[in-house]
Amino acid sequence: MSRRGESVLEPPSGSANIPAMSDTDTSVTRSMVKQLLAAPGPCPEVRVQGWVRTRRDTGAFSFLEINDGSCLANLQVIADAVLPNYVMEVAHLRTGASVEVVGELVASQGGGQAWEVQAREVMVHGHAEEDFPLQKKGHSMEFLRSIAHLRPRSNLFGAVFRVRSRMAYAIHRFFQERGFVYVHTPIVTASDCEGAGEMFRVTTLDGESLAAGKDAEDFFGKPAYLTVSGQLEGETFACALSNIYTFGPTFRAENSNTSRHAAEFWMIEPEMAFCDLAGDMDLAEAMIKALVDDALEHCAEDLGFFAKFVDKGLLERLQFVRERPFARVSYTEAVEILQASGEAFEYPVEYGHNLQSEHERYLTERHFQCPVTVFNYPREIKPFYMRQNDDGKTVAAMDLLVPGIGEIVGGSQREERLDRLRANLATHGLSEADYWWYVDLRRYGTVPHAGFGLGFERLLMFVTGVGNIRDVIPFPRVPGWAEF
RNA sequence: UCCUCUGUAGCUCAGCGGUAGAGCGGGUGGCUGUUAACCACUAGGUCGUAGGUUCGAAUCCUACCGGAGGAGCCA
Repeated sequence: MSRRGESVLEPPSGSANIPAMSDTDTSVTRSMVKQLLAAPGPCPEVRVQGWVRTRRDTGAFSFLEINDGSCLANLQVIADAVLPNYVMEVAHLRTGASVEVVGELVASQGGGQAWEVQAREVMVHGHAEEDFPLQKKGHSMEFLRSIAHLRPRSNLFGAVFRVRSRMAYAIHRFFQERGFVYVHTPIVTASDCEGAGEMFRVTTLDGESLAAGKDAEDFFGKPAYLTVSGQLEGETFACALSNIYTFGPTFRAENSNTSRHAAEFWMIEPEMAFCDLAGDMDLAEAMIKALVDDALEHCAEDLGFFAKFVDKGLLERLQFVRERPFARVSYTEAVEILQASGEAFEYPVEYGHNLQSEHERYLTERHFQCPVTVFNYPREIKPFYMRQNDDGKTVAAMDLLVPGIGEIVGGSQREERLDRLRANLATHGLSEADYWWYVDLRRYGTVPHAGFGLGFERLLMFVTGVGNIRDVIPFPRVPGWAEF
């Protein structure tokens, strides 16, 4: 009989302090399903805690499939009819119930799984009422969205959110290993003209005072908003710590109703001092490759599930991205390629206009058939902070396009020359007084610097093949929907 | 915000002018090892809402509400 800490199974770090919850048997610590399924050999006593995915009865006993979120696969438990609570409890377990099982880990007699647990005790923590909405099959993504509090218990969403967690970790690892400093830029900002989109106002004023424009009486003494980008604040830290990155929530009040937009999303924004556009593009491409590589290595089971049920070509595409070089073309070249393509685009391709979704997709999916970085855009279609090139026509901007998603990274070298920045502010109709601290960076030891923004959810869509941003964020916020 | 499609049982959908259907899920019973188990029986719906056309509307028309896809904007 094994005792606490003597299991042949290595307990997960930290689990030794989790108290056993059984009334009658406290001699063995909890194992996660993932550990048990990878067990090197049988084990006389294990403890599992999780949720019932399905129950099948065969006369003398029941099969219970238990999932605890540690991995995609379930653990099969054999619950014999001689168990004291079999008739009253075990035989009535439905999908969704929470249980704790103590028993013996043995080689499975059936096919389909290497190991199973012969239960000595099945403790029911909570039955699932008979209207538990998750079934063993056949749910639409739309329905699952309406039960966002339960959907993490489905195979697909368990996999999505394990990958989300891993990718967040991989992003921090990527930057930390390269000496980047993680900066927490503010979520509430008083600069009302960051220029990246419509903003949510944050206020303590009542409706009347708000309508009367009594901004001076507001909490911050002037209008405040939720951030649409940490870039400007990020630049101040890059101009001190050299290489920094942010990773936090971002808010846009745009009335966007698409599968690629959310009102609240997470963004990663690195910023590098003493760096030009080429270095910026190098970093963006290295990051995408590193993240894809990490997912392939550490999320293989979950990616396999996506490849089977969500996106048949997923693994092929990810391996391609990991192994092949990315294409890189100037905006001018991209326009020429599109004009020479002979494609009948809905919107005409014309120098000086933004590339439309259909143009971006043609470049990455048809022409190059790999991720493409497009750089040096006409200055007229880009924001004030981007650095003007010597040709007088373009700015040092870049967009990284990937198949299936389109733009996943947008970045630029920043205008570090004081006179040019002032001129840009004027051209864009922005007041220098509102950006006094941003302009100051150019007065006190200015340096060439560059950075980009990566939409975390768009990265997840790319890595998982999931087609809607609402399905890669735990509780999506979109126009008209803030449930949960 | 615009365009298109869509809203029938808990879920996925069929029915498209003549008294509401299936599969799954739920309940009951059966089955010595199942794998979205299987077999039998059974409960369950004022057909998104409000008007209109008609002898008669889930079905046709209008408006509104919800959902999806595409576009714009972007990450």
